[in-house]
Parts: sequence; structure tokens; C-alpha cells
Amino acid sequence: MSTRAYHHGNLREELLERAERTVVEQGVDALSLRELAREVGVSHAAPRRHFPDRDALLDALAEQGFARLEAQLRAADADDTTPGGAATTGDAFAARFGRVATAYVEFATDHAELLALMFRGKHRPGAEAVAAAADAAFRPLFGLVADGQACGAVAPGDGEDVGVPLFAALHGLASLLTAGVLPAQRRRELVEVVCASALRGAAPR
Amino acid sequence: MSTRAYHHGNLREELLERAERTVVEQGVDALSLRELAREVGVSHAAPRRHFPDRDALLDALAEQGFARLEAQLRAADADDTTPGGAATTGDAFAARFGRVATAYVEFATDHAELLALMFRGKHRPGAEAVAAAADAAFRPLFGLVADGQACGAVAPGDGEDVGVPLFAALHGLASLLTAGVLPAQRRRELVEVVCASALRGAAPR
DNA sequence: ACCTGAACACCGTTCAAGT
DNA sequence: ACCTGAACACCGTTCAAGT
Repeated sequence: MSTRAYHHGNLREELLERAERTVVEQGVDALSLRELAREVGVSHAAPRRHFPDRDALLDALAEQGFARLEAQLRAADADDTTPGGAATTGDAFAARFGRVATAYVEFATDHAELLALMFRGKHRPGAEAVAAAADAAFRPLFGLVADGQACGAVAPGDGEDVGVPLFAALHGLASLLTAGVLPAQRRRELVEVVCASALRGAAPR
Repeated sequence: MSTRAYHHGNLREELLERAERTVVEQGVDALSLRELAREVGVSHAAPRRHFPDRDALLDALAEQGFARLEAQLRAADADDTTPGGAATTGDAFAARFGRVATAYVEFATDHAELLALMFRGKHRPGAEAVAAAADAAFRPLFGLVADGQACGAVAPGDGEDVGVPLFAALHGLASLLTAGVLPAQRRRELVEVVCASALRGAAPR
């Protein structure tokens, strides 16, 4: 399988992998289907078999991005150093939320171009896969909110309504950092400030 | 001056105006310099005199967008229906903040593509003009925070640190709405929920 | 000073034809 | 089923030349 077969067999994955690299490194605008095909060593029309057009490839990248984000959030949430397991006190909950928030903002700043692609909206008509991947990525966040309600750190009520302000604060901070509106070197500090404020806003009253 | 003079005289403004329309209506990707020149009735090389390349035009559009946003925020802030003028009580402050927040989110959803362009980051090297326009646009928001501190609705301290969480919550909500992650028809309701939460988080403790 | 027209090197997309 | 090669209609950018 080391010989370059006529039937590549692995073209789709190789295209995605290579495309993500150039998007992360050079931005979406720098992604050319023709150059991509050249890099992979295939004719410029070959990708069409796997991605009908450029937007289809971009949607696939967005979907993959959400999967990465989900994995990163889950890993951060699982990385619980407190002895008792899941957070059951307010302080422990705040620490857990801080870890997930940090992971979210880190993903955003490390993959700014990919994040822009993921939140570009206007995906192709048949893009339920992207929306599904997005929902899955956000689930850890809303699951965390439910746990917060269980331990009394977060006000009761509809989980979405309580979770949206937390979600918005996090995503807004990430977006302002990647846009350069807020200085990237203040990232750690700003995550703490925003988390503290958002958690006060979400606390029972 | 109704005759199409050889020296157009007004080309820069006409290009900007037309470009903004197609960006708002069709998105950044649909903006072609050649088609733009065609629409304005000028050779395809003519725009180069006013915008060295495509990114220069995009930066000019972003700058113009921030100016529009600033005007809209100022108008919303000035539209004070309470008798006594500037807000001096907590309730009045919350109402005032709500108006500005609504204006911000409305601008975002009405000009989603333009907003993406404005917060695209990676502007050209000599893009201090864009950054300056952005700062000016955000000033009403931070001025509002200072007033909130003066009337005791917002915790004291460095204005930026107190303002950033409010800013992040607003921008995050706007971004999630335009991306389609949150449903656009719940806009009014979500603005209220997010504002209430963010203001609780910013309140003195 | 401002604009034109031809030229260059790239695109994305399509489609008959090959294996 | 998967890929190639030529073709089409578009780009952004450059530059000598026109007024």
C-alpha cells in the first residue's frame, strides 16, 4: 500500500487533513482546491468525487473542527483534580467551569481561522451534519450547567436560558481575543475575570 | 456634473457604497473588484488608484462598518425616554444598558456579513484606521459602564476589567445569533436574559 | 492626477474519456 | 467506482499607454 495506487483509497481523509493544516496556518482564503490536489498528488478534478464544491469541503472542515472542540472540552472537564470526583461544592464547580472555559478560549485562539470557519453560519443546504457536530460540541457546556444547578452553584430553571449567558460570555471573549480587539497576552487573566462575572450572573438569587 | 466625466471625481465613495451593499446582501466572498468596477462603469484597473488591493477595500469597509456601529450605539444611548436625562438609578441604568445592547445585537443581525468582516482580525499592516474606528465604536459601551459605576449599579474598579465581561456577553450573543447557533427569532428574549445576567455579574458585591 | 486595455498567472467548475 | 485532461468563464494584479 506504499505504492501510489490509481485508486487512491484514502483521498478524502488526506484532503481533509491537508486542508485543515493550510486553513489553520494560512487562513480560509488561502485554501485552493487546485493547490490542495497538487499537494496530495492528484488531478485537480479528483476532489470533486468527495466534495462537490469548495463549500462542501469547508463544511466538512467545520464539522471536523466541532468534533475537535468537543474532544478538547470533554478532556478539560474530565481533568478533575479534586479528590471527590465531580464537583459538588460551589468552589469546585467554579474551578471546573474555569477549566472548560480555558479550554474553549484556548481552542479559539490556537485555531482562530478554523473557529471563524465553524461559526461562519451560511453552511450549505444539506449541512445538518455541521449543526449536529456543533450541538455535540456545546453539550459538555450545558451538561456542566446542569451539574451546577444540582450542586446549587447555578440558579434553577430552564437549562438553556441559564446556560446561554455563560455560553455567550465565553464565546464573546474568545471571539474578541481572536479578532485582536482584546490583547491575546491578557488571555489567562481575562478568562478569569469573565468567568467570575458570568458565574455571579448565573448564581441563585 | 451629470455627464460621466473621464475623471470620475467620486469613484472612491461610489465604490465603497456599492461594495458595502453587495457585502451586506451577498457576503464578502461574493465581492469581486472586477464586477464592482463594471457596476460603477469604470475599467477594472481603475479601483487600484483608490484601493491598492482587495484587502484595502475590505479594510475600508470594516472601518466604515465600525463608524456605523458607533453611530447606532450613540443614537440608542441618546434615545433616553426617562424624564431626568442620564440614568441615575439602577433600574434606569439597566434600561439604558438594554437599549444599547439591543442596538448592538440588532446591528449584528442586520449586517451579519459586515460584522464578520469587521471582526475578521488580520487586517492589513497599515490598518490603524480600522483599530481606531473599532475603539471609537466601543467607547459608548465603556462610557456607559463608567456611568453605571457613578450611580452604583456597577462595581467600582478599573473600567476595562468591569466592562470586558459585559462587552463579551453582548458580542458573544450577537455572534452566536448571526452564526445560527442560537435561533434568530428568540433575539429579543435572549438579549434580555443575557443583559440581566451580565448586569448581575457586574453589580457591586 | 486619474483612468484604460492588454497581459499574466491563477482560480472553481464541468464533462467527456480513460482504467 | 474513481480519476484524468482539456475547456470555460471567471478572478486579482501589473504596467505601459493614453487624456
